[in-house]
Amino acid sequence: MEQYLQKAILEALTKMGVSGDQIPEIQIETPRDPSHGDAATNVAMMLAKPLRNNPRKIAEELVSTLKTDSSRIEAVEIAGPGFINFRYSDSYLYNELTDLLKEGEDFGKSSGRKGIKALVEFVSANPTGPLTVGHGRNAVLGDTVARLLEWTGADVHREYYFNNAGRQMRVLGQSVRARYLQELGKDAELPEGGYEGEYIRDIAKKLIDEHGDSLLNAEDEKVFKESAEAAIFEEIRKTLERMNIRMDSFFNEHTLYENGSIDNVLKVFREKGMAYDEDGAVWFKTTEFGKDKDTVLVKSSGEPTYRLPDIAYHANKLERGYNLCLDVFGADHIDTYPDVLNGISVLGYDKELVDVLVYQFVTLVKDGKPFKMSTRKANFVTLDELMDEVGEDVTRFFFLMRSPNTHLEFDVAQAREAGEKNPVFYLQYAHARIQSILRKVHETSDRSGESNLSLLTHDSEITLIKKLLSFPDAVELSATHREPHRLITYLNELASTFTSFYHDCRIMGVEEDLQQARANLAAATARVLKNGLRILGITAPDQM
RNA sequence: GCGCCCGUAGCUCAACUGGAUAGAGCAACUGCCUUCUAAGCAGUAGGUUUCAGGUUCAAGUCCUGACGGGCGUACCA
Repeated sequence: MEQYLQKAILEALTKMGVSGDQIPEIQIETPRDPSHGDAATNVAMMLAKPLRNNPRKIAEELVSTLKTDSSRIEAVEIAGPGFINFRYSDSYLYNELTDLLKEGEDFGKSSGRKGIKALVEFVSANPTGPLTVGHGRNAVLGDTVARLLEWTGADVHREYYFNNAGRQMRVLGQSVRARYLQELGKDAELPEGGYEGEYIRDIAKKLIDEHGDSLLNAEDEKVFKESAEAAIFEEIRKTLERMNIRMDSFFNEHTLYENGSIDNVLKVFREKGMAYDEDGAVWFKTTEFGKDKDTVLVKSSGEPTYRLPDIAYHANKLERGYNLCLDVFGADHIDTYPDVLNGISVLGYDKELVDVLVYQFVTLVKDGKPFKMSTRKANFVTLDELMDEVGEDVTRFFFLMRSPNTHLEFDVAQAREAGEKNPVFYLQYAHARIQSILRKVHETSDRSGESNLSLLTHDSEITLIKKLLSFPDAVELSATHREPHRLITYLNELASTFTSFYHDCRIMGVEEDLQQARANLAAATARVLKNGLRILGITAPDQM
């Protein structure tokens, strides 16, 4: 429809003798106030200046030369300072609704991103402990944006990047060893900055079950580290699974050392004069890109900083043929992003192919006051604990309902009591309610499928149809901005529009043809709710 | 100090990236269950969009400055 209108307007403008370079981009938008029509354009106002004419005058001329098909557009009006409003004809709505019902579980899918091979990298928490509420936002955002990209035609790969070689992991192994020794009655203390969580003790106990005290004389923390990593990753995988998230691959940073990618980055950087040695360290000339200081790539100890593998990793992704690399990370990592982009462009890759979704922090509110979480200090709420309290659907919904760009206040107490009056239930309830009605309709009537949709003439019915038809737009908008909360806003509006219809128009007990038409309208609503919830990774129960 | 993000109803947040009268949900108040799920609906109240300038037909949205908050600003990840 949008394209149809753009084309019609363009033709009319040309006919009016407006030259091509004067014609602005023709914007079609949905007015906030439905009484203004179903679509509107502001071209007349945009043209006011170049044509040196009153916008309303331009609008009048445009409307009189504009040609539209009456089976699609019923009325064209001029309003306000020079808006041109279009009202869809009912026959157009009925045709579209018929298509919606036909498309069923595919309604809302589009092919705009066909040809895009996307790699979405998210979670990427090192295996030092269970996933916490802090990781939850990352995980759910990443997965949902991946789903949005899939729905709009992209081919999506989900990847979890981790590093099991750093200092963190060494301390983890030492912590497990300390607990192992303690469990066997030996004198041992956690290392400086060791992990204090109870799960460390569990891993140590498991080691005793499997190996008895045979590890007492283990040379280093290696065996402890490895078993801790395996155990923790197993837990992480289960947690993700529970949240409806399945990774396609786990990428170990170590690979980049083994296959020479790291060395290659340094080599190319040196060749291009973008890296140099000083004070025993290797530096990246980030000042060339406008930063205050150059950045260390390899410490004087010989150990790389995390920026070096980050650059190599992104080059690796592009090397694998992805033409969209989407990173999901918290605002605290924002500063590394330019370094990575500059790094890969030094290597000759197109940095436009890398995109980033930054989300603001989750402020955990416990006992009415915010508190800092720390995996190391065992001062955290795990995602599993959260899901035990409020359920998987509520957990996903909660992380998605706010713009990624704003701080998310997570009140644990409130989440606990969320139960009945949680916003996610509003959507699920609407769906369940429709299913219940449809079950009853089927019991009392043999008729199914075909119906005369043109019997749907009540204001509430027309409003609902229009809302349903804008679902693909909501998906697309959500996908382009990488902002799932836009879809949630849409679904809330849809559910609300439906309940108004539900109160205004009875489905059962009216004349049979009308009953059938309304049943189909309700079925279409259930369909859209279900499709939307599927994108969010939330269930759409048939009963509640 | 410098960089990034934010500041909207009592609270938590929207506002289709510059459009028409700034909207929802909680919380408060008033109605509505002998008929399809009241986990609901209809309504009332609540605002100088932190402040001051600027840009233009039009600013919550863009630019400048101030104030307030968050996060960075490591040879930590």
